[in-house]
Amino acid sequence: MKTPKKTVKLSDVARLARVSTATVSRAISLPRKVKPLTLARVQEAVRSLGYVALGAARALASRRTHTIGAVIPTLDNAIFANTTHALQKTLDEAGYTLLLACHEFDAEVEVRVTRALIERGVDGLVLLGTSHDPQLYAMMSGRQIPYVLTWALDESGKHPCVGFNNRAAALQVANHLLGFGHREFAMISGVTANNERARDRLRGVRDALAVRGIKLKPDRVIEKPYSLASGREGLRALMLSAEPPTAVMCGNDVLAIGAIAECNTLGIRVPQQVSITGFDDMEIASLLSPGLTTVHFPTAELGQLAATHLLSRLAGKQVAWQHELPVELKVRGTTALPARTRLRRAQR
Amino acid sequence: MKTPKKTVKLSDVARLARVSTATVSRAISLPRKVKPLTLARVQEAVRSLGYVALGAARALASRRTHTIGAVIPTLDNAIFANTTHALQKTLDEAGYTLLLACHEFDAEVEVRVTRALIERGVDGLVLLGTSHDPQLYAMMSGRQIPYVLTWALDESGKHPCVGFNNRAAALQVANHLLGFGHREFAMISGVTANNERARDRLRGVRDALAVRGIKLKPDRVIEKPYSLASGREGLRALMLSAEPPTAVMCGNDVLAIGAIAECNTLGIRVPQQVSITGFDDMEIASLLSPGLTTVHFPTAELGQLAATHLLSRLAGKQVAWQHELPVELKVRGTTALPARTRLRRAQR
DNA sequence: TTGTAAGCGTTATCAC
DNA sequence: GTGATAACGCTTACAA
Repeated sequence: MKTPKKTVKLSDVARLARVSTATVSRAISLPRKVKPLTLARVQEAVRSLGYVALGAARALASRRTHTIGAVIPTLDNAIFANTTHALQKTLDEAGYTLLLACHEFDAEVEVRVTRALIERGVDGLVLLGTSHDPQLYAMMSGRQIPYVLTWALDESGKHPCVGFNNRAAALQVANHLLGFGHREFAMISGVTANNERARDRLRGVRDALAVRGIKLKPDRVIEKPYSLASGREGLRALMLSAEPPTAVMCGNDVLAIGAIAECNTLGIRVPQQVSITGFDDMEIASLLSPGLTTVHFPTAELGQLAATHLLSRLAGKQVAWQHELPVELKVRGTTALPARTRLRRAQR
Repeated sequence: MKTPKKTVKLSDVARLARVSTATVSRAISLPRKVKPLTLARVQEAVRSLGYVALGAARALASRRTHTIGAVIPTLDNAIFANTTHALQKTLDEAGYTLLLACHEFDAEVEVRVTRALIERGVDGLVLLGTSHDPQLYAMMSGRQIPYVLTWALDESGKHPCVGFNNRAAALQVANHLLGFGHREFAMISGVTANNERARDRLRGVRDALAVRGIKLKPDRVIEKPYSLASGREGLRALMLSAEPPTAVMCGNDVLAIGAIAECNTLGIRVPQQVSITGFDDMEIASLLSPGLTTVHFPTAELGQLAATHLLSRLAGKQVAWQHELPVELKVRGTTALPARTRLRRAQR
């Protein structure tokens, strides 16, 4: 058949079902508002014509797209992919679709892609982190778009958020290591610019050490993008320096794995010669480095909660403005003080 | 200010710039079609009013949403997250936005979410794999939506696709192992229902062995969902059986890592007692299992190519209907025959 | 319960 | 180059 068939529209269904377009519209979106008999007629017409509503027209008339936008740093990091997956799943179950954008840790890109999402007409937005260009907030409030910040907690109290206390998580790790007698610390941190998660983790470490009168010397803090290579390079620089640390804390699991891999390459034994710890803790990473102590973040729950938060607000319900999810320190194996250090201390 | 300010629209800009709405529209989408002077006036008006176009109205009038939908199994698997990331990035650079949906390896869900994407008005669709419900194709052709299948190659030749030859990849691994003298094979496969990637990998293994007159016995093929736990369970069942294999091929890298982890648990040495190989090969997995031989799939290139394929067609350009991306066997360490087997053979 | 009809904010086809 | 103005397909008061 070489029928030029134009796309079937609402009025076609209406004609076939012998009702008005209004009735068809109701039959589709508010089925309980039409008499069962006519409902059946409409549904039959829809089916036989293979009618599919045109989102654009629907959105224009109803001012709703049933679409939620998410702006995340990257999908290359499994941790964000995880959260995004849970987000998508929860939205789907509620009849919403996810519009996704990544900014690769670039603030300008973030503004641009967020604008694009807003132009596409998202009903709500999920942003990752709390540090954002003021323009972002201006755009969202200009269009009255509900949003929720995730992964971190907004200390200003101005923005709705559901996230983790990254600083507290860092305190936990540092205190754990302090408890084992470590005094020589180093940190391989993620890039802290525009990234309060990385900043808070570094801050938490500093604060915990400060209580014991310990300072993180500048050359003991290495700041690099999240990648295996960064972890390797960071560790190499630290351990080949004049005074290598006994404990290296890594900004996330990828950096930690990289650091461990480099230890293997250099012949440095973990944890006998140096303790490596990290954050974020994806199953695969911790499984493969059985001795790695990390802080586990419930990322799937985060995605789900972010979704329900927005959906609730869109439905006009009240929701908690700020929501903190608990994290968990996972101690695997030992993070004992290296032998050489124990020896040195005993000699004093 | 408690201005009730309604959203600024095109006509507001037109009034301020003292031109018609038509001119504003042109100034925005075809700047070169308007006189520089008026263009400047319009742009100034847009800026001062903070005007942002309404996607729904634009889409309704132009029949274009500048949106591409992607339907993938899951983001929990890093391999798909990777492809999706590249896809999103390439689309973004071309001014398109990604609408994302996951089906969790469930064919019914796939139909449902794809329909949702089509209703939202995607300009094109990226599907993963070649096995899909006929309804899917009907829906897409009904709306005349261009689409591209990815990851696998469509043998029927009916559908545009850009993907890998999974069967050939499996042939490579199997032949590699055969070359080392292995004869006792097993496979821990992903679920093959609605998944031609998993099927093709299994088929490739079977075909390679058949050439040497070797059959994969039913109890040597274990089919499980992709997960670390599956890899563990699969390996345990195989190695604790009466006749353990000398080579276990895993359907993807996650299964392979799980299998290796279980070997560690059971005290089985790799590759001295059993060779583990896999597919998909994410950097982190192979780094952590340095001896793991796998087939590497260029997944980021795949995402990028899928995007450009679609974008080209939307721009009316000709493109290759079927596009195969080369994969690469990554041999790390050795996959030698286990000592006990070498011994047994020598004794004959 | 159903029908009528007025928008929703852009784009595109014409004239000018 | 620019300006009227008619679509675009659906939702939603308001009426009946």
